[in-house]
Amino acid sequence: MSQHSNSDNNPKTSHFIRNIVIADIDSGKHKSIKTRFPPEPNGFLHIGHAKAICLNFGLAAEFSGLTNLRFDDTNPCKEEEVYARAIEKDVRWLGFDWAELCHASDYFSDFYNFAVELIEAGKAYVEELSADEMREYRGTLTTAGRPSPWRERPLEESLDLFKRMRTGEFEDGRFVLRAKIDMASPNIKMRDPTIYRIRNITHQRTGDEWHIYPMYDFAHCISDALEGITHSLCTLEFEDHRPLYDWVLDNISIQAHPQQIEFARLNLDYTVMSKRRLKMLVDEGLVDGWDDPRMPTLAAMRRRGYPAAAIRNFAEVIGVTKSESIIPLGVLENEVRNELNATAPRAMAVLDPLKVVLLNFPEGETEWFEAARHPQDESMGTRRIPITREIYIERGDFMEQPVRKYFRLKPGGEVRLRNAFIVKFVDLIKDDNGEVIEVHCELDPQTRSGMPESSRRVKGTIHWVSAVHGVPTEVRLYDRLFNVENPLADKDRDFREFINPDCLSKVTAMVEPSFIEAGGFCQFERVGYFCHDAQDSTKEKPVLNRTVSLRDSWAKRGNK
RNA sequence: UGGGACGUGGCCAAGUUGGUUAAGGCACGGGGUUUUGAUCCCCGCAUUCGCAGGUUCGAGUCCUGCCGUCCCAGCCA
Repeated sequence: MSQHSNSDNNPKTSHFIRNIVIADIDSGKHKSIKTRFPPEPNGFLHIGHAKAICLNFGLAAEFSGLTNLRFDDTNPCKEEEVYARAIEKDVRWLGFDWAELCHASDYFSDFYNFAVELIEAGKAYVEELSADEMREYRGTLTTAGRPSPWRERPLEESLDLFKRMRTGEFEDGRFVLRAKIDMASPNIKMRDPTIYRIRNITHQRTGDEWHIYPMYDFAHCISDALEGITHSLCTLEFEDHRPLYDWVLDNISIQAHPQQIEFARLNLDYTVMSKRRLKMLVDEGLVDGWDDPRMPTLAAMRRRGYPAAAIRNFAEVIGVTKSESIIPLGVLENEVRNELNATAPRAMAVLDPLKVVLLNFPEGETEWFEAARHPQDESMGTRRIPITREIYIERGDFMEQPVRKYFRLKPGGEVRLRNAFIVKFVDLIKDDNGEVIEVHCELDPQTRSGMPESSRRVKGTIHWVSAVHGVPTEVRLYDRLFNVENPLADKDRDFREFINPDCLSKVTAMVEPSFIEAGGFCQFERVGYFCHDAQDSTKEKPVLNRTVSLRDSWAKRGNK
C-alpha cells in the first residue's frame, strides 16, 4: 500500500533514439539491443552523465537488452583507479547494473592488430611531423590540408616503425600513427587523423606493457564492435566523428558495425557541467571535494539527500533530443521534492529559534504527543513528541507588527502548534536593542490533539521544538553554487568569479529528538527535506544537510 | 568564406507515410481541500510551430531562399 516511491512510474514520452530502436527491432535489424556507458575514469560522474546512464541502461532494459559499463582508459596520463571505483558506485546507486564491466585497455592487442592491418593495407602510416607541423599541414576550416611528406612512406617502413614504437624505442611525440583518409576533406576529422601516439608512462591497468596508446576515434568504435554494441549513444560534439567511426570499422576485418547516434548533452543553469572545471573547483579547494553537496556530481547529490529515483525521473522528464538546451535547476528540485514528499517521514525542527514560554504549562513537566510520521501515509506509523513549558519556534513565525495576511503568531493572535494545541499571544520581552527575545503565550487546553476542540479553526499552524528536549544540531544549508545562470557566458571572466558566496551556510537548529535517534532523512515540516550527512554526522555530533527546501508560496509573494 | 547539426508557448518537449482540435511536464495565474502558507484537486495558459515565399483541397510536417544558435583545425575523451 505504501509504495514509498513514485519512481519510474512516469509515462515515457517517445524520443528519436527510442524510435530508432523500435524501428530496428521491427525491421529485424536487431533481435535485441546492446548499449554501453563509456566514461573515462578521470573524474567523478555528474548529473549530465546521469542522463546518459539512464538513457543507455534504461533503453536497453526497456527492450530486454543489455548494457556494458566500459572504462575508456586509453589515456594513462589522466586516468586513475579511484575514479573508476567511484563511477561504479555511482552507476549502482542510480539503480543500474551492467552486463559486463569492460575496459578499453582489455582490447589493446586487438587495437594493435587492427592498426597493423590498416598499415598493411596502405591505409595508415607512421608520421614523423611534429604536432606543430601537423597542425600546419592540416589546413584550416576553410582551406584544404596538404599531404604529409611521410604519407607515402613504404608500408614496410611504417610497419617496422610502428612495431618499434610499441616496444618503447622512441620518446613521446617522436612518431604517431595516422589513418590515411583525405587531407582535403571538408570534415577536418577526416584529414588523416592520428590513431596512435607514444606515451612512455605506466598505465593503471596494463602497467608498462604498452608504450603506445590508441586515440579515442580508433579505440571507441572497435570497442563497441567487439562488445556487440548495437546502438552507440554519444553527445552532439561527436557528430563530426561519425564518418571516422564508420571509416575505421569499414576498413578493418571486423564484422559488427554499431550505429552511433548523437543526442544533446544536459546543461543545468547556475552550475558548470564539465569534469575539467569541476576538478578545478576540487583541486583549488573552492569546494570540499567531489562529493561536496554543492557540486552537480552524483556523489554530491547522494550525500545531499537526492534520491536516485528523483534523478531517474528527472532524466526521463527532460527528454532526449538533438537540440541544445539549459534546464532550470528547479526542474531537478521538483523531482527531488516529488520523491521525498512521498517517502520522507515528518519531523519538526527550528532553524532560527525564538523562545516561547507557555505561561499556563506547569514548570518542569513534559507532555507527550503522538504524531503521524506522514500525513497521507498512515503505514509509516507515529512518533512521540515531547512538549514543555519552554519551547522554540521559528523567528520568522512571529511578527510584532504583522504584515497583511500574516497567519502566524502575532500580538493579540492565536496560532496552532503543530501536533499539539492552540496558543494565544500574551506578551513579549525585548533586549536592549529592541530585539524580541521571548514571547509569552497561553495554551488552550481544550485544543490538544485528540480533544474535542482540537479541530477548532485557526489561521496558522507553526512548528516548534521543546527547549529541554530539542537537540542542538549543526545544519548545513545549500544554495546554488553560482550566482549567474550561465557561469561560462562571459568570455572575459573566469567562471570561478561567479561562485555564490552564500552557497553554504551553517546554522545550529533545535531538532526533534526522534529524528536524531532515527537517522536517515526526513521532512522538517514547513521547512524542507533534510538528511544526516554520511561523511560528518556522528551520534555525539549530528550534522544535517538540507536536501531541498519546501515550496514556499508565501515567501514567493514577497510579503516577508 | 568549409563541413556538421539545431530552431514548436517563459523553460523542456510530443507531434504516425501532410489532414488539425498543436500531447505532456515545469513555471505562471485563479479556485477548492488541508493541524505543513507543503502535498493533493480542479480551471486557465501557442488561431500557431525561427522568418519569407511556394506546392497542395489541406503543411509544424514537402520544396526554395533567408535569419539565428551550437560544434569541428588535441599526439583529450
